[in-house]
Amino acid sequence: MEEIKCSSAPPQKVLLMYQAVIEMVEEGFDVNKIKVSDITARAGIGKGTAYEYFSSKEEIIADAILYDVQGKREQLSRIVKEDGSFREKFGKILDYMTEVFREKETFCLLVRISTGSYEISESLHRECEKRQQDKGCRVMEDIVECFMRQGVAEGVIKERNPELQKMAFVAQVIAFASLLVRREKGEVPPLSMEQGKEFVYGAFVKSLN
Amino acid sequence: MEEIKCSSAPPQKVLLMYQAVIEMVEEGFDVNKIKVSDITARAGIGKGTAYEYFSSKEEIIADAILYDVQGKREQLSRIVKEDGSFREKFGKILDYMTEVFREKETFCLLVRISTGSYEISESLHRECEKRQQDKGCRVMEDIVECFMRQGVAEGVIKERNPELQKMAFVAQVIAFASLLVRREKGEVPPLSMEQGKEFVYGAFVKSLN
Amino acid sequence: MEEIKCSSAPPQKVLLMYQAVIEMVEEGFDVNKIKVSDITARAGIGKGTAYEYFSSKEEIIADAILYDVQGKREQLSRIVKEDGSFREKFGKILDYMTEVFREKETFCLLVRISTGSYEISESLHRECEKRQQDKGCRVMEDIVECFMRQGVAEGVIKERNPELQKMAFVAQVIAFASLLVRREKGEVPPLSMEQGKEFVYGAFVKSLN
Amino acid sequence: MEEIKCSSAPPQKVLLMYQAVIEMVEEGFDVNKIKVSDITARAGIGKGTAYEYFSSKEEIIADAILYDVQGKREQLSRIVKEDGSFREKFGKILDYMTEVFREKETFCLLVRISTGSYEISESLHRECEKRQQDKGCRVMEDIVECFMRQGVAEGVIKERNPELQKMAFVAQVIAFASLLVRREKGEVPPLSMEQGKEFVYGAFVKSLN
DNA sequence: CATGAATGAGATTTCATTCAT
DNA sequence: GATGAATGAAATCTCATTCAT
Repeated sequence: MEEIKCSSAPPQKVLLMYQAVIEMVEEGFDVNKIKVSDITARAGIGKGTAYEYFSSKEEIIADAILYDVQGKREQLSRIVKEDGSFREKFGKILDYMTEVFREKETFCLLVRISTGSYEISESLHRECEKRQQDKGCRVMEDIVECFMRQGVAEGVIKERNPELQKMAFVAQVIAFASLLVRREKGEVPPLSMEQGKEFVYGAFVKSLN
Repeated sequence: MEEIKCSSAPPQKVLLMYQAVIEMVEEGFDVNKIKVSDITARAGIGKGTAYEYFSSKEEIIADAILYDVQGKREQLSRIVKEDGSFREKFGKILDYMTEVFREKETFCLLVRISTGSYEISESLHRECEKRQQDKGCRVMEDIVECFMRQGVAEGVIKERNPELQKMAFVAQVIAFASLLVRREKGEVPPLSMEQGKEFVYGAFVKSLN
Repeated sequence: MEEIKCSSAPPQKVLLMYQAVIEMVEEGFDVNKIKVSDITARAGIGKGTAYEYFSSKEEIIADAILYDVQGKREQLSRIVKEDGSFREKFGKILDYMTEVFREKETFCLLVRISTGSYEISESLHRECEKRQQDKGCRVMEDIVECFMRQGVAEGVIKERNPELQKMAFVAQVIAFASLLVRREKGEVPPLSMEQGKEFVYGAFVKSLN
Repeated sequence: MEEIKCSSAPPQKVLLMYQAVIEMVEEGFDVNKIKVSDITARAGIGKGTAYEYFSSKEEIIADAILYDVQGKREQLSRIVKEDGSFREKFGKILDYMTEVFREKETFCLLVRISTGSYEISESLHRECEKRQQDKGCRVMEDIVECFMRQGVAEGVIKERNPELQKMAFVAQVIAFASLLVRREKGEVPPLSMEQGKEFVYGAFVKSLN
């Protein structure tokens, strides 16, 4: 009964490396400046060991980030599948973003990877794309679509075009993120978090009716 | 009385270097992998010359990008200040984005720098921040605020809180950008550009009423 | 009384490793670039196992090569000891060389090791030397001397100084080898193999009369 | 009037590097173990400088060896073109070999490269071949052919087939080399150098009549 | 001012060897 | 005995920066 999951968890040393990378990213290190020796030192393993599991530095980092993203996606998926009204879930999503956002950079990476933005080192980006295609992951899209169906079912939103739904969702999520970024940067906006959430939810619903 | 003109045109060699950097970025080079020698070679000047005008590679690239962003900001400013209705201007802004977007990466950089996103190499980022503070440039924010005032004046939008206005603006601009990105990536969405613009404008106005 | 058989057959795993090394050499691998893992993988054994039988990579390779050379020497010895005239045997030696030569590199190694040439990695070379001394093997020289005695006995050659005999033998063997090398390299010389053999035998006999 | 020679001498730093490589080879270093840092340290230049002139370590070494070989070829060419009888020149060639041979390894390399033997690291070998083709160098062959013509003209040798001539020449040169090698290795053969030369010349002439 | 040859710190990657299982 | 995961010393190569011309 050791391992039931089909995608068998990565070996322990790999997990240690993933963890090391994520930690550093969250601590605000420049992804493009992370050294293999940084990773292995933090993971408490030998430098050569990294190359037993990966064939290049870029691969290590890309895999680590995607592993992290994967986890966050699963959390979002859970939120969407749990019980609760459309509105409540929207609130929970924003809350999760807020929480995750504390781990500074990771969230940015999440957004960028999701929206396909390119500022990650080109080679690293390629690595990420490669892996994502492997998994055929429209996962994120599926989560959003599932969520939107509930909104329609509850009669909260009328618009049924999934493209427009997604645009609207992305729009408000990012709007909220921009609020978080500014808070993070110390530009305290004359706006409470609650107000922000309220506004964003309103805009979201209105834009789809 | 050393520097009266706050932005006296940079010397020609500097311009050549800016141009070189921007070209490379637009051609899809990885910003973090651009070499000093790439820049000077493209600019047709000696490698040492770069250090007559800048004190580090990061400085060159940051300045070049900001120079480019500056140009784009001015263009947006012009659009906002020209004659035309609120709606027309919003359309022009989206058109400009579409146009600029063809030069792939630059736009992304613009967005990221504007929204303060962090994936640019930390040191490069610091350079950018430094410069933006130097110029005290709330320029972008000013443009948006100016634009929103017209909306209020025309009675198209009611919401007067500038923070919410900006959030709403950012939200829809990014929503539209997400459409452009996907088109760029070849995922043809079942949605015409016109429809996209229409939807985005609608959402924008509704969210502020 | 520890070791009575001077060459008790090596254990099977060792033979597998020898075979792996020789194969690679014959396939044109660069001897100095053969990795322990290449050898053990080909031999179908664990990497650590190599160190149960040898104490360094150089030792493995040197032993393998010498094992191979040993085999070739035995074959030459057989040729020399079989029935047949001096002339016939000389012909058979050249034929054997031609045959062996198809396995490209090995022959070169043979020549080099025999003539004491040094281009093999210094450490590898030292290993070879050490082993050859161990076995006190003048074997090759013995073969040649034995062969030459027959020539003298048959009255085909007059020169009795063994040094000169060996020089003459080496000279013609190498001359013939140079022909083979060129054929191998695709420089088709306007000279049939038969002619080459004929010439070489003639030169050999004449030089010793 | 600075540089008249068509193939313009290599820059000074390159020469320093060539010299360093050759020195090391002559001192008996293992060619395959020479490090870039060994070369640059000996040449008294910075490590990075090596890569201003070459694009890989192999290139440096291959070029250095060929540069050296080139010099030796020129010397042989001079010997052949000077005044003197066929016999005298043959003697001078052997003398030159003897002299050069003191610089241990270089001579071996010379022989090997000339005869196309393969024990140099495969990649290094490829580099050598590449360069030799560039120069279209049958140079060595030309020298030998030129030399042989004199022998024919003097009536010392009759055989006119250039292939056979070359084989005979190679044969005796190598035979002599084998003598030198053994002397080098301390196996003092009961044979004076003079006797060796005498024998070799005799064999050479006889084999071509 | 302009240049580009020279530099060397530093990053990635390889692989022989060890050793716990 | 056999194994192969783990190791880290060592080697190659890059490139920002300097400085003599």
